[in-house]
Amino acid sequence: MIDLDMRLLRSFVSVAAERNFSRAAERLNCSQATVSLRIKSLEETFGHPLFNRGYHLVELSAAGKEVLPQAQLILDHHDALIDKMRSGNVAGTVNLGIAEDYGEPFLSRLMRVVDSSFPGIELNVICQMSIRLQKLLESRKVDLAIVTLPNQNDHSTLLSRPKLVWVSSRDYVVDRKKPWPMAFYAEGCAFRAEAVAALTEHGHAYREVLTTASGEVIKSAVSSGTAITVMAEGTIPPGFSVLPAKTGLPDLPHSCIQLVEREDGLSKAAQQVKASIMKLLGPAYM
Amino acid sequence: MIDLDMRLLRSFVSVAAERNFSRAAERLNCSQATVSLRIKSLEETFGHPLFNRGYHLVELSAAGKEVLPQAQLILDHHDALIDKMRSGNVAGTVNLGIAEDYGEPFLSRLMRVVDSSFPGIELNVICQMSIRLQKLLESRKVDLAIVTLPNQNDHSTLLSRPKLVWVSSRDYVVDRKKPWPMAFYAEGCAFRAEAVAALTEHGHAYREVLTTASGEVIKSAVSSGTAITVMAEGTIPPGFSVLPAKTGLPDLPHSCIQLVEREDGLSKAAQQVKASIMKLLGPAYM
DNA sequence: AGCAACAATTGGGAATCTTAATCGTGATCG
DNA sequence: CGATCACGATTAAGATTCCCAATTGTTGCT
Repeated sequence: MIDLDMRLLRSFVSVAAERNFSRAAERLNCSQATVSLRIKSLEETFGHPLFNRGYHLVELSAAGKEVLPQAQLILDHHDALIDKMRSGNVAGTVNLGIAEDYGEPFLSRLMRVVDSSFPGIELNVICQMSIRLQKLLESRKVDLAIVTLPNQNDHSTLLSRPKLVWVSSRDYVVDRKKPWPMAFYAEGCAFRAEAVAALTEHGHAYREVLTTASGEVIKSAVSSGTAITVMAEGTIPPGFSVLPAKTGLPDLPHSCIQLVEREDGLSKAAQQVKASIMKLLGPAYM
Repeated sequence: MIDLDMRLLRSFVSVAAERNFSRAAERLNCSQATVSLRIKSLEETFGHPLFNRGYHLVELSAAGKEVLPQAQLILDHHDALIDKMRSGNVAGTVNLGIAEDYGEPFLSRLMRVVDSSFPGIELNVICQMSIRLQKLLESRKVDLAIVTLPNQNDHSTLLSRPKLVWVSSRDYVVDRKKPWPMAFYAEGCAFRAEAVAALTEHGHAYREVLTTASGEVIKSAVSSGTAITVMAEGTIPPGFSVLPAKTGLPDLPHSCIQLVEREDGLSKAAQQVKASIMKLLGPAYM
C-alpha cells in the first residue's frame, strides 16, 4: 500500500502551474533540489514521467495531464478538511461579486471548497460588470468582489495581471482594409475600455459590430467569424485563438484583477472566503 | 500551510473502523505506538481530539465524526489515483452481482473509485438473490458476485462474517404467546433460510406475515411494527432496532459474505474491480 | 567560446518516523 | 483485596527519510 505525502502532490501541482522547477520551489518555500527530488519520487511511484523536460521548457506529459486534475481535487479536499478543523465553525452569509467578463473556471472549485470547508457559510455569487460591483461594495450589498481595478488601495489585493489579447475564431482572417469588426461587452466593462483606448490611439478604423451584456452572445458572434473581441490571456475558451501582433492590431496592456473588500470590515465568514479565494487565485499559491 | 501524510488519515480511518488502536495497528502493519502517535499528531494539527478514549472503548468524538467521511473521501481519491497510474489503462466491461439482501452502503464508494481509477472499465451491477447469482456466475453472465455462501472454495474469498440478528421497529413488543410475525425475502434468500432453520429448531410458532422480493417492502412492514425480520448486523437502517436475546427469539448464526468469481478466469478489468472490492470490504483493509 | 538559465545529482546534517519496552489505569476474577 | 489482563500513552534510541547548499550537466543564446 502506497501513501503519498501531500507535499509531493502540492509540488507537482506547483510545477505544473509554473512550468518551471525553480519558480515552483520559491512558491513552495523550499529549494529547487527538493522539488526535483519530490517530482522524481512521484514519477517513480507512478511509473511514468510526469513532465517532458525540454531545454527551456517544462511541460506536462500525457501521464501528468491525467494526474493534474485528480491531484488538484485531492489537495482541495485535503485543504478543505484542514481549514474546517482549524478554523472552528464559522457561519454566516457572504456575498461575493465577480466581474462577468472574467473567466470563472475557478468558481466551481471555490464553491466546492467553501462548501466542504465551511458548511456554515452561505456563499452568494453575483456576476456584474466591474463598475456595478464597485457600487454594490459601497452600498455594502457585497462583501467581496473580484474586479478589474487599475489602482491598488488598502482594501484591495492583487490577484493576477493577465495580459489582454485579441481573440477570434480559428478561421477568422484579418482584413486590414476594412474597419475591424469588434464585439464588446456593454459600456462599463474594463476590458472594453482598454480595448477602445488602444484602438483609438492606434488610429485604425473599427466598428462595434456587437455590444451586449452577455458573454455567451459575444462568444457566438466571435465563433461565427464575423467579429473579434478582447479577453484576458488564459481565459480563452477552446476553439478560439489569439490574434498575433503581426496582424496589425494594437498591443493591449495587462489587466489588473483585484479582490476588493468592503471598507467597514469583513465578518469572520467573509475572511474565510477571502482566504479561500487567495488560495485558489492568489499569486503566491497554486 | 499544512500537508498531511496519507498515513495519518489512513490510521485514523482504521482506528475509527476497529474502534481499537491495537487492532488498527495490526491492520496497518505497524506497531500500536505508531498508531497512537499518528492519531496524536492528527489531533494536534486539528486542535481537537478525534476519539473519546474510555478505558475499554474508543469511540469517535464529535470532531472525529466530522472528519471521517472527508478523510475517507480523500483516501479514496488518493488510492484511485495511485491505482490508475500504476495499473496502466485497463479497459473492458465487468458485470458484478450483489446479493440484494446485503446492505450496499459501499456501492456508491465502489462505483466512484472504479470510475476515477479505471475510466476504461464499464461496471454493471446486478442485484439478485444469492442463488440466482450463482446461476449467473455459472452461465458467465456475471464475472464477480458478492453473495452469502457458507462454504469456501477456490473461486471465493471471504469478505465478512456479520452476525445475523432479529430486527424490529423501535416500538415493537414481543408477545410470546402469539406466533412470531415474520417478514422475509422470497424463498432463496440465504438469510431467510438461516432464520427458518433457527426457528424450526427452536420450536416456537411463527407465521410468515409477508414474503416479498423487495427490501423496501420488508422495511415498511417492519417499521409499521407488525412484523420482525432478519438482517446482518451492521446493515441495520436507522429507526430499527436489534431484538436482544432475552426476548426469547432463537440465536442466529454468523452469515458468510463472500466474493465469488467466475471459474474460467477473470479479465484484467475484472481483476482490478476485485481488488477494489477487497480494498473497500475485505477484512485486512479498511 | 563564453554565458545564462535551469534541472539533476550528491553528500551530509537535521528532522521525522518507528519501534520495543515500560508505564498507568481501569476491568475482571478468584 | 490483590493479581492479572487489556489497552492506550509515553519514552528513548535507532533507522529512515528529508532537505538544502553546492556542484554538475545540458541547452540555447550572444
